[in-house]
Amino acid sequence: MTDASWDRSRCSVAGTLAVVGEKWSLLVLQEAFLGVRRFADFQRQLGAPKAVLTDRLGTLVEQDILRRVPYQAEGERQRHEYRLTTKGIDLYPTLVALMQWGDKYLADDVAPLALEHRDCGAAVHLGLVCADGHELASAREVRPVPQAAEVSAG
Amino acid sequence: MTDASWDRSRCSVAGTLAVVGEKWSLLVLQEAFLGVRRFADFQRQLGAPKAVLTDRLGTLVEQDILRRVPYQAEGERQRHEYRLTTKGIDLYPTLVALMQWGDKYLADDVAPLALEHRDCGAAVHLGLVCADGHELASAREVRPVPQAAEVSAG
DNA sequence: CCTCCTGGGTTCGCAAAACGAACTGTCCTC
DNA sequence: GAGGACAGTTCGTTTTGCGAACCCAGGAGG
Repeated sequence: MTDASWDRSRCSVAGTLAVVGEKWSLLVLQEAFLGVRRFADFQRQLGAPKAVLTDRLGTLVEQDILRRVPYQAEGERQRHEYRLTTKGIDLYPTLVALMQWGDKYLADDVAPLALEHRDCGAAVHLGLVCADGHELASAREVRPVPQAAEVSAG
Repeated sequence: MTDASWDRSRCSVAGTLAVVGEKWSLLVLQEAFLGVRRFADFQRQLGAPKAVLTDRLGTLVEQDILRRVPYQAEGERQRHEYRLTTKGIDLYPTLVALMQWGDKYLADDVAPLALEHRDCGAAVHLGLVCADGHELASAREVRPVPQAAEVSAG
């Protein structure tokens, strides 16, 4: 009856959420995108318990989403900071998607944060685009097509 | 030093995660997008504890992301099913974003689920587009611009 | 009528996370 | 060598998630 019959065990959404779906993970990443790099700054901005933050940063580093980079500011001792890897940067659309939904349905007045194209200054948004270049107006224009898992003859 | 100085209390990402960021919420929605409508089917597909599922469906209905719709199959008593509202459908990009990241970094061989444009059959993906029509290759081309909160004279 | 079955839950006891406050250790400045 | 970030760790409490068991309504079957 429904199109719901495919192998969920390999589901990418579930997989991604297993990596970044814990509390604070995505918020940590958002801060990273906004330029936050140091433990204390994450802690201040988010107000998350330190123990949780330690854990989240740890798994993000483990997952190669953040990198721990040593650095030394002048006249200060060596510290390390957390920086996005390419794998981490590729999570940007997820954050933008969450942001746009919030802007549309939760914002009181105006969106608290705008995104603009660095080159041309125009507003940036996230959209569904097909390979022929059409931008789709809604999820209703998308057809999900389950792919067969690679069926290797055991 | 960083561009991290703006009012986080109204942050749309945090707001959205407060609504759909609990465990299972986004997975429930994914199932909904795949056509699942009934409690038992959600439960079977996800394997989530019933109590949690009851709670998640409840909040999603409360938040007007799902609607509880009564219906009656022939020869059966009246039941109700859960259907996406427009507000719920607008969360689709979030799921696609998670899916694409998982497809890229977690999939063993091929993505388990492909998306195609219902009209032209071409593959659909999620991309950052600016108002001038450029598609951006990376988050690095985006500049976040904090908007002042509406400062109404008390 | 009584019983079984299914769908859609609720209740309950246990386990895992999250929380916040306090404590640790290191290096730097004063 | 006192004080102060910074970057955590430890610990006791609260919240959340989990799974199994139980409950209720409405057919179907006998």
